[in-house]
Amino acid sequence: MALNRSDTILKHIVEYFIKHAQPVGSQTLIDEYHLSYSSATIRNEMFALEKQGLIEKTHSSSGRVPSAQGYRYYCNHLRDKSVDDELKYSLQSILDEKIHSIEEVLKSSCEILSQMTSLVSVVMGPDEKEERLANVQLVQISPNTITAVFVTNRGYVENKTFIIEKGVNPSEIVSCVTLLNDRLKDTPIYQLVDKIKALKPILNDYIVSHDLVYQALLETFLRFASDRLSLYGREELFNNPEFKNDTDKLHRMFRLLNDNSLLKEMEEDSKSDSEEPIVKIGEVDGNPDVSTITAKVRLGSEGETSITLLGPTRMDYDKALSALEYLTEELNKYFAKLDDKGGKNGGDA
Amino acid sequence: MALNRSDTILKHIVEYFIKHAQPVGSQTLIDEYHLSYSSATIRNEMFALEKQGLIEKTHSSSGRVPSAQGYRYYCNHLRDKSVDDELKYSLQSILDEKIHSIEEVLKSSCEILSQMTSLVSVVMGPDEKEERLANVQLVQISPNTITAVFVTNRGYVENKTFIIEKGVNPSEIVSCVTLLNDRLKDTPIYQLVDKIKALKPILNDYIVSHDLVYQALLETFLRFASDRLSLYGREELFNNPEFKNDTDKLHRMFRLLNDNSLLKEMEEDSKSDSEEPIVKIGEVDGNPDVSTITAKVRLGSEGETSITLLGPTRMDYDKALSALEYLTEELNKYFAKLDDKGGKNGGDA
DNA sequence: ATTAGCACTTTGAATAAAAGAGTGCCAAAA
DNA sequence: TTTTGGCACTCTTTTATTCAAAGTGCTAAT
Repeated sequence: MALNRSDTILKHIVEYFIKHAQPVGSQTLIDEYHLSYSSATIRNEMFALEKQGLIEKTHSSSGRVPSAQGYRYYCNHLRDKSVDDELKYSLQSILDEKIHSIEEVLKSSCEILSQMTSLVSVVMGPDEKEERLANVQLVQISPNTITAVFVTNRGYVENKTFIIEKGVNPSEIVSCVTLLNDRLKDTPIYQLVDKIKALKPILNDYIVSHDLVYQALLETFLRFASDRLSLYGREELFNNPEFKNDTDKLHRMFRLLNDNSLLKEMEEDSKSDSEEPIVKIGEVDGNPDVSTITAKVRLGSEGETSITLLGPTRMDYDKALSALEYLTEELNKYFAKLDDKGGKNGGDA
Repeated sequence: MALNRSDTILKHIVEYFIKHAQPVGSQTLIDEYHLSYSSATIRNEMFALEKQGLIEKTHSSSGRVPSAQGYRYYCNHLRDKSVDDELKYSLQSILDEKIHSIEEVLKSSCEILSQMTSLVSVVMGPDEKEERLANVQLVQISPNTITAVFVTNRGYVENKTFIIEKGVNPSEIVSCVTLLNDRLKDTPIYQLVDKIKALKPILNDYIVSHDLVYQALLETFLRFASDRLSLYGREELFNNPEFKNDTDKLHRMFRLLNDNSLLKEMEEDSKSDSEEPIVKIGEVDGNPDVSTITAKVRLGSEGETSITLLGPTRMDYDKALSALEYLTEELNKYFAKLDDKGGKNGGDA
């Protein structure tokens, strides 16, 4: 796809800035990319690009910097879509290992992704409607301590250890486990809180410390429903040049990652039904310094989730987008194939 | 305890530097602490302190900075041992909640500790000899997926999801779980790898996908034995002034936290039988910029573990030491009391 | 034993000057 | 009409220089 001159120049500006985090001037562009136009011509084009709002100056005689709009145009029309071979190999070596759970595959994938892009990877917790409780266990680990273990149909394990005042009869525990599995198995996690509340009065027929058990279960189920996203590669952010002499900026970025409003926004994106990745540039939670790329992953019969790459506005969109597209596509294939192998008797969910 | 003049001055130097991260001169000392000696007197004392190796100059006419040795002297003889009330309240409110596991109590404690000191908290994984497997479960979460869940006597839960090629008969799983619990229950975690290896030939009498099950168990047990320390409050490091204009330094610090040789060294400390905290100043893994304070915590009948505070050499040793001492003492009492309540039939471990 | 006083050192902040990198515009060349 | 060389202008960055602060160590007086 041969680009016209204007697009070529814009592409170079964006790529130079992404690489060096430094405003770009006409002469630099020629030197760096061996362009055959004169610097005056480039300046004229730049002038036009600025009029279109695609690039900006940092001061009256500075070089140009891509605007948010410029980045968007770059992502949609100019980027190379080149997938790094390293990613292919790394990912393949994960997927070849057959014994990993969904969680583990996603985790390893994100670690690669982060390492390659110097961005943070975020995996959304699965949609509450898709995930169900598969099993409850109560394990007595000492005379007065019980650990409750909850496994979902997706292999996610949550646990809660609690202390009971009196010694407990092992048979009580067994019958209590039976009760809980009977009543709670296959319950979508968002309904768990209500179900356990309803179960409260019955519980005391089964176990002496019913109140403590109830409280522990309730607390865990509350935690279940929130709190379900995982961040990987936080420290990769250190490798981005905008933070080299600005620890405060980096600190703000780290704090953002603990910030709920940001995460809520990402959750929105993850629920979109777009097949393409959703790219948000300088508009994440009203923060002009942050961009995100969110893509869906289909987990075969286990519903779907999403992976988000998050980093400074000056991120390598081509690399990040290409990597994420490639990765999600491969994961989609992988999980679909798993299902086929699994047996045709269909999921229990 | 009335200090002599020399000690008073040293104390002020250390405290000033800890607070401002700035070399201290004789006049500053007078201004800041309203000392009644003349600046010349202080200079003479400083000269002596420098001869003793307790303080240093950064250049020929600069103020003084504590040396590693100076910090050590400060910790041993000069610090106030003042415990912040806030810590007392925060800790109490955690310990009043009765339904927390050991892991959770340690976690919350460390979060407070880190927040108060701007240091990273590290909880050592429990001594391998003390921790035993309490229960194994295999939960079939889909026709071709099984999640194995392992609970230790300390309430630590490890899990592993793996994919089996063929549909599995539920009764196979049940008998397999029985086998595993029979053979592995109460096994110290460091012996698990050997035990499962020994079990390998028997396994195939119990379950069709014996090879996959074996591999999943083996992998998990290997992970069990390493990997058992938890870091809290990493991001508190941002609040230390030495990193304000030096992102690289901070990055190095973060990298250190992922570094095995450092962690090995901390593990050494955690195994010391000193009742006092172990303070390492500018000698952690050969790094002059890092200090650690390690203290033991007795977990009642569950053996013991240790908490380490880690941060820049210029840390607030008084605050950190006092907080850690107070905290470990309270935790010791708390866990001892738990045991008493627990029932006198003794632990199963 | 202390301290006032002083000469000396080093850093850091402020200022000024020079160098660089860049722009926009105009008139000439293609 | 499009492209380009040339040039005046702008703003930032670098370098140099100066100057004030903060500090020390030493000596002589208290």
